[in-house]
Amino acid sequence: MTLSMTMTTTERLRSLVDTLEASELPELSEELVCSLNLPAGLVEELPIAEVAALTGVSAHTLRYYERIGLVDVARDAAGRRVYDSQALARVVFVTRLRMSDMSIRDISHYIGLVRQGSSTVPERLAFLQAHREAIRQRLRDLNGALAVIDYKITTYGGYCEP
Amino acid sequence: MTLSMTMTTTERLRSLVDTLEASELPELSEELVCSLNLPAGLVEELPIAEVAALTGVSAHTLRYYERIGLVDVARDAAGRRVYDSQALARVVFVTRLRMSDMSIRDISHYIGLVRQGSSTVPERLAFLQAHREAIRQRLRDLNGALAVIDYKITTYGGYCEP
DNA sequence: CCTTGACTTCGAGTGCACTCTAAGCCGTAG
DNA sequence: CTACGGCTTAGAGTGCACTCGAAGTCAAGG
Repeated sequence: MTLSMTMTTTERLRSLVDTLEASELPELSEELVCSLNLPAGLVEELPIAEVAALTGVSAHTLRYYERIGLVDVARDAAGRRVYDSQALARVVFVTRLRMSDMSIRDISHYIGLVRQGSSTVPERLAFLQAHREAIRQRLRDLNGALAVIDYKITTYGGYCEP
Repeated sequence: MTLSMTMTTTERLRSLVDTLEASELPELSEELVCSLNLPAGLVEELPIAEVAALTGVSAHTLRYYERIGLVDVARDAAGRRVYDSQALARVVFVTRLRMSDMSIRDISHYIGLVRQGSSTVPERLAFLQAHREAIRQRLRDLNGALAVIDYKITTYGGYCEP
């Protein structure tokens, strides 16, 4: 598997997942997940445009995420945003949570726990586990909808009303 | 598997899917899908409150769906809505499409095709097939997000920032 | 007869997650 | 020097999918 430098992290995740079994719990090596989070060779400071290109999140949305407190971003001498590897990792993690339908409100809550330090680790863990269950329920629902649509396609050919 | 009369169709679908293999294409018998669409014994006319209870869609939302043209509903002598089995089936189908993240705009388009009659069958079929692909992509993305979150849970225990 | 409660309509309001605008600053290429 | 493109800010605007409110109608129960 090659994870090109020109892909967004979402595309990288897709190409990664495409190579895995369709089981609900694909195994990811630490190496793979790390390469997903922080593409090798891009560990230094990045301007907003590069973060946007890398993550597939628009510059507008990146500023929005910072404004509502999801990411802390430093500035250069001219006042422009400079994303270090930690900020980039945060953006990627937030997009991963968004992709799994976690609301901005819940992500803010989680980030708030992170800010409070390691005393909140148990709560964070419980939070992620609860979200994991929500994802699994969503997967079941989606599979059900897919089955019904597949059934409609194969049996009715789109003909039978409704 | 028992599909109780007191469950919403979404709950019915879930209990149905829970009994199936976790493969992406569970097989559904015609009998099962039909029982899902139209619970036996409820083939006659229903007031809005019963449709709401049966489908899990609020009366407000049912009126909204009618207003934007997703469902046609007859009235009784007093002007109250009367859902026949066809209207109920339409509501259920719409909720199924909504559950699979199809936008209201796209559902309206599909219903528009249905209204135009059988000449649009090929287009409807293509539409459903395209949507099927969107669902499958969504399933892959969701699985990827699940994998990353699982990885975070098991490896970092919620501790490692971010 | 009168009240109750479920229904009706129309239009306005809500919450979410962006998404864009406008006005202005800064560093480099020509 | 100047024009340009990309960045900055605060705040307003957008689109979606509901969701609710207000005012009124109607049938059944006490």
